[in-house]
Amino acid sequence: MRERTTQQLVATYDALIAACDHPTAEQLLKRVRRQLPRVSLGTVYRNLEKLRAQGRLRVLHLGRGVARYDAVLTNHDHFFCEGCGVVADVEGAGASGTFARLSGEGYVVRTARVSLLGLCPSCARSTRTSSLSRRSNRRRIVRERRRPG
Amino acid sequence: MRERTTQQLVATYDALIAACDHPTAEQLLKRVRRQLPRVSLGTVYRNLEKLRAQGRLRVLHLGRGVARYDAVLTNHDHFFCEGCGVVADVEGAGASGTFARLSGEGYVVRTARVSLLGLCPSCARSTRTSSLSRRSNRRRIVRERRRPG
DNA sequence: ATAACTGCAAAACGTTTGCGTGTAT
DNA sequence: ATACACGCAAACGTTTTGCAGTTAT
Repeated sequence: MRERTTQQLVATYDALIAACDHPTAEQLLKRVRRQLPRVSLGTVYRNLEKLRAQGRLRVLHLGRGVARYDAVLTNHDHFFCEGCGVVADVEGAGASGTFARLSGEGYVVRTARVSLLGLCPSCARSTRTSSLSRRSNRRRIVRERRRPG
Repeated sequence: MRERTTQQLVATYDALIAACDHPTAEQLLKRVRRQLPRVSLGTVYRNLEKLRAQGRLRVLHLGRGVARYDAVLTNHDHFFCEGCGVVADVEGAGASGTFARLSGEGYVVRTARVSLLGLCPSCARSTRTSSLSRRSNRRRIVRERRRPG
């Protein structure tokens, strides 16, 4: 066997699909518990990670806060309100004119942040030859080297 | 009195200015301790927050990892290597052509993320009338509302 | 003199994980 | 039948905080 379709997995994914507020893991827990009252937070995290690995959701790390989850996979960016934590979808945030448009709609954009993630030349090189691409392995390496001397 | 220039604050800022690797708080602790061996991690965090409030540094939250600190305030973006954790400066990441340029330099860009942060219309409205703009207040409100029912 | 700051240690926070039990296949 | 997933609770890593003592003004 490999990869079961459990009630908890289905309920978590359904809750995320139904959500329009980019919920946190704990918000999802509350919603899943309406159907399955005994679900634990650990299970929600495990299933969210499973869905992420399957490419069925995106994890949003916006600022220092909690992770937010999004099952809408079409290309879009996000606006995070530092006041109340609301997350709004934004189309084409990289394009010029977005700032003006949001301002016209009442938003106050304090920072527009572009974060590029991937592999630096050195790591890209070793990926080709070694086991760096295996996920568990990669994570270990991140842990080891993330904070050198 | 208000806002003292302590050895710990100066040493922390100096260490960050001297750094070219976008260090974490713990990396900064190690470097500050070369001069002041008894400095604690709590003090480093407190002083980093003080410097941030003064606008003398930027905090980088790149993915799920630790916060990285940057005293270079000129407009630039960052590339975060998911392999080794290296952070590289990138000029004009929002502009077209950046992706191709980085690829030519050996980088593998897996995700380009634009995060907009600020205030949503509702919070922007209440800022004008209430005490939301007072920092301690704002943080409390974020805590309260970040994860609604 | 005194308010701001420190070191220390404990708490807080979001997230992960070990273990024994349960369940989908 | 059995491997996968669960609930629970403890552990984890990063950051914050309470407190009693110290230091810059």
